Amino acid sequence: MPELPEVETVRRGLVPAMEGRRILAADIRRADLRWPFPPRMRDRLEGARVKQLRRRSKYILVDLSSDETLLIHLGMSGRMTVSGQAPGIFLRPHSLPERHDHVILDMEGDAKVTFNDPRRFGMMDLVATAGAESHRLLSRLGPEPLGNAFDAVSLAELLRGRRTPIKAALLDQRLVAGLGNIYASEALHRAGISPRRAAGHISPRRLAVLVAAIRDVLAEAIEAGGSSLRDHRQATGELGYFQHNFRVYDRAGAPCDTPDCGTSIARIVQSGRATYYCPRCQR
DNA sequence: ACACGACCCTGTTCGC
DNA sequence: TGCGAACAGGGTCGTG
Repeated sequence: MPELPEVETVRRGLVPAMEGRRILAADIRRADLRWPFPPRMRDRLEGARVKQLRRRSKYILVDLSSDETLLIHLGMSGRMTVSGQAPGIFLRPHSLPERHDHVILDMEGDAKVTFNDPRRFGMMDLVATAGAESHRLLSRLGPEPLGNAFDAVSLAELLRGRRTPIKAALLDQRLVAGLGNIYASEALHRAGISPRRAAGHISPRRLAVLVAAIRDVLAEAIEAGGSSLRDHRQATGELGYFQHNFRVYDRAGAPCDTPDCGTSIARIVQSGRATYYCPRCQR
């Protein structure tokens, strides 16, 4: 499900219920998701106070007073939602655990945080906060696309000589961290670049446009609470609404919205994943 | 180093 | 209507 905007939306929604509060109880309802949970996860969570919620790429990092960090990835179908009470927001009331509720955190202040993930491609791990960035899943990630380290010059350096299509390159988390299948297609349409173009054959000028397009589309999507297709919910349970602003994703056969274009949006498959683009606007 | 396919798992949608 | 195939926003790993 969740690309950077959805994960950031979830992180923001969890802040009122979690930051500054202790985890009173951790109900670990199975032994693994994609990978086994870390040893004694329940004991290591219970009693710890949440200091801060951070995000890196599509990962949520929960820094604890125990100097450990709970690392969370939502995979394709993961949700984290809050029930009960938290200051300033309306939440659904507590209910009995439902199918695929794998981890439930009882927070100080009568909020519960539930991790639900039908496909179980998500993950959770506990690591020392001091070394969290060097976790094997984080250490090779490229720059944050909304941060200062992401720019056209360094992107050009990474793409130089690459013959893979630019769409596939944008999904490579070592080049830029946090884009997924939706926003890769959307950013390329905004930049007027064909998803089929060889990554190493894009001019510096056009790469600058692409960098700006990536930043814009991600920022707008965060503002809209992410995109809700099937699984995504904000932590409050609300839907995101950026899917109404898609220009190409899942719009095969519909007319391109670019003024005076109207060309039928195409769907192709690259590296086994659907890509949507306008054959006229994107070259 | 790079590029591609298989795989992990369940739920929903599509085509016959 | 029923049923199997295809597909879905994630990432890792092994192969060539």
